[in-house]
Amino acid sequence: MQLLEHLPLIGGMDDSPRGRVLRAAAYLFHEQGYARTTVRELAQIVGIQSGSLFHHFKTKDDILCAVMEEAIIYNLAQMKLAIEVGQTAAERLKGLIRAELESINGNTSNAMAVLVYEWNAISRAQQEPLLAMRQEYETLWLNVLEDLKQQGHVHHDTFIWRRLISGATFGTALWYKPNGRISLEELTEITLAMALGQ
Amino acid sequence: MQLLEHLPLIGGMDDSPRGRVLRAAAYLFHEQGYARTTVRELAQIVGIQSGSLFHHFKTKDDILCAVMEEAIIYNLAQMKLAIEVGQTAAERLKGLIRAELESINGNTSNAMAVLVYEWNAISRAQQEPLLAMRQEYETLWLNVLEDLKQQGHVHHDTFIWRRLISGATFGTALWYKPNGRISLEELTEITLAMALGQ
Amino acid sequence: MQLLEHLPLIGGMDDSPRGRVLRAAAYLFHEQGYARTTVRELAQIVGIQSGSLFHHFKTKDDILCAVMEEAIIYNLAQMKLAIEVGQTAAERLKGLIRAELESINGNTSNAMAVLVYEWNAISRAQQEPLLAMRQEYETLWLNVLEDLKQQGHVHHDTFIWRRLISGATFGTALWYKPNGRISLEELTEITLAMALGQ
Amino acid sequence: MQLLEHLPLIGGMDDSPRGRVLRAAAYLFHEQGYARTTVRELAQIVGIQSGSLFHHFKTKDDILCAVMEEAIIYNLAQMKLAIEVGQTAAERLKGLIRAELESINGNTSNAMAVLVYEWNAISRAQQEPLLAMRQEYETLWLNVLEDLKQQGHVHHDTFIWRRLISGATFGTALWYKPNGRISLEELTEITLAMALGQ
DNA sequence: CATGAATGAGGCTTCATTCAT
DNA sequence: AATGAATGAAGCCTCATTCAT
Repeated sequence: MQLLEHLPLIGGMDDSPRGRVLRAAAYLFHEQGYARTTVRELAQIVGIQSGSLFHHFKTKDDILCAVMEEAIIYNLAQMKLAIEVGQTAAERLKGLIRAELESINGNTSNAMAVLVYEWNAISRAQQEPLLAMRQEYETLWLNVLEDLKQQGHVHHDTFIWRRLISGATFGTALWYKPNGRISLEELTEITLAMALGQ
Repeated sequence: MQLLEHLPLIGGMDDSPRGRVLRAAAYLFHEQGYARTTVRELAQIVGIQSGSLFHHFKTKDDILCAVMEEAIIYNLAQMKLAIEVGQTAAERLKGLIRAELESINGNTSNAMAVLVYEWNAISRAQQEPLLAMRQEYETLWLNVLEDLKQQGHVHHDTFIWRRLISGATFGTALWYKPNGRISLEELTEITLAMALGQ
Repeated sequence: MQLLEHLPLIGGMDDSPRGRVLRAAAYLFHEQGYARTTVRELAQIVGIQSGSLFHHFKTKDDILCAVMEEAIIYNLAQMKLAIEVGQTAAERLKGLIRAELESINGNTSNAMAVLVYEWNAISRAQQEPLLAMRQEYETLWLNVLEDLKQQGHVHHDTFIWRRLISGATFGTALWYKPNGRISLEELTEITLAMALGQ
Repeated sequence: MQLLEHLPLIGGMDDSPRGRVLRAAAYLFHEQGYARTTVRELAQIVGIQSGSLFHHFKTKDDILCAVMEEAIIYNLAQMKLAIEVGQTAAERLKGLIRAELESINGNTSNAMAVLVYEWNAISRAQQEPLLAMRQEYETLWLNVLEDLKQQGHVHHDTFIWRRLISGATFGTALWYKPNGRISLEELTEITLAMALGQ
């Protein structure tokens, strides 16, 4: 199956057997849902036998967790980078929006969608380490929004405001087409306008 | 199981056997996911045997579709009501936002979440009639946003703008607590501010 | 498969579906070992589909436990009966030996063999209730042997003596043929002689 | 894993790779059962990779057979030694009992238990050579018992009598603790008393 | 309409064995 | 000899659906 070749290489998902499994898993879990994807399908796309999957991961569940972990680790790194680069608070906000939109619609789109849609498929214990990273991730946003609020560019509760922006950006997964009518840069601009009340 | 008593009665989900199944299904499909919910669990909450479910619905799939249909029919009606009541475009927008937030966080919250999260679990053929209703639903929004754009209150592509607002409102399902720190009215106000660029 | 018809009906293993499963399980688990017996084989002998087994027992393990439980419950009852009937200590000893030999070589032979051979296949928690019954069972023996010791017919530590007798009787499972050269009555006599040092 | 160091070196099981595998196998097959022991576990205790086991033995089955063979060869030798040393029939009987108890509870205990418990796990063809040795082994016993019968110390069918004694000695595997309340010498005395009807 | 035992396809996982390195 | 990734058959178990009562 050559489909695997077209699946994006992201973050920690290199071309090792493990990485190939994760790429395929992100794709299938997003496309069909975790529960509706069989380990045999997954193995077939990777080009191995289903039993071989279990040399790399102990259970199907572990594969799901690994996908989510890769997604969040990679994107947290992107978020930090955006913060470092921006000179002003507004620039940093734009950087965060841009990075988040890219996470959601770029190479990590499958993994990010899995992270959101299949969140309830993993146990509380498995959620915990991911929640810790998410906490860090969200703190970056809140800090920037607080700065902007003090500068008079944001007028509402920053937690609520962030959640609304977050909904707007994550929602793009449901409709935005990377090669469609509007570029990711334009989408970033519009979202930034909404976030800054323009 | 007395849990069923606490599940909200909405729209077409009356206290008939069929309505009771749909209420329980909306709850379970949201809480656990469609695939992870067994018909036995569902039957148990309804208080019947699993075999009896199939006197009311031909397949488990049909139950899912019915839940989605109830959700969308009811909410389309709410949306139309909001439009009729509003005197100005801004009022109509607020009405739509308020109605959408209520759909997502009120009595129909389970069914709405199922509609979003389990969309891919139903076949293309089953999606079609729901898509038609959604089309109508979205047209209401676009008309209002077009009016606001002509009045100079919206400055961007209305389709994109609506999708961002939609993300923001639907995203509330993931964090908003009906009896929490902020009321639905306040949430409506803040969302409206974001939609109008304030 | 008509084999099932030839398997003995014992104690609680009536002709209900559950009883039929237990009879077949005792037979197969003894003949082939628990681990080497598949649920499909078992189902085939019972005359049902493998999935149907799990309406009667939650796991394959539970079937094993149930077989063991039936064996021990039934045989404890037999042992008590033997005690009640015997007038003298020597008669009671003979009754116990006879009952034990019948347990091991009669209708419950499969279940008894499973109890001994597959003991380690069940968890500590599953062993516990069975151990309690075994305790009661062994106390019956020790009481009789103590009586005999006081009467001067047994000259050694009764616990050790019982264990040696137990080995001798349980060991018959490996060689005694119910319809062979020597009857169960004769075997009882010889074993009694050994137990009384004659 | 240093556990291997504590496992007894017996008969042909020297410290060669082959011997190390057999020692570990006897231990694990006894402790967990043959079917429940994986080659991976076995390899881990030996300190090699599972694939490497198959340089020493063609199949897992072969390992089981080799364990059994070592046990029976070694113990046959012990039995012969006991016969040679004993001056009278009673002394020879005591020697046999002592040797058998040592086989069952001493260094070869694991292998002996495997021989008994896993007998049905090997094929008829694999049993055959072992049965021949067992035949020889049992003949030693029967000869001694015949002598004792002619001397008036045994009053029953010697085959049956031997089987009962065999049950008593092999049964010790289930309860006797080498460092417990009673020594192997004392156990030998009591068993001899039972065998001689005292 | 309701029941609930039975179905049987299909899911995840295990594991002895192989083989290129 | 040793490795360890890969195999693939086979195992246990689940569950939507059916149907005789």
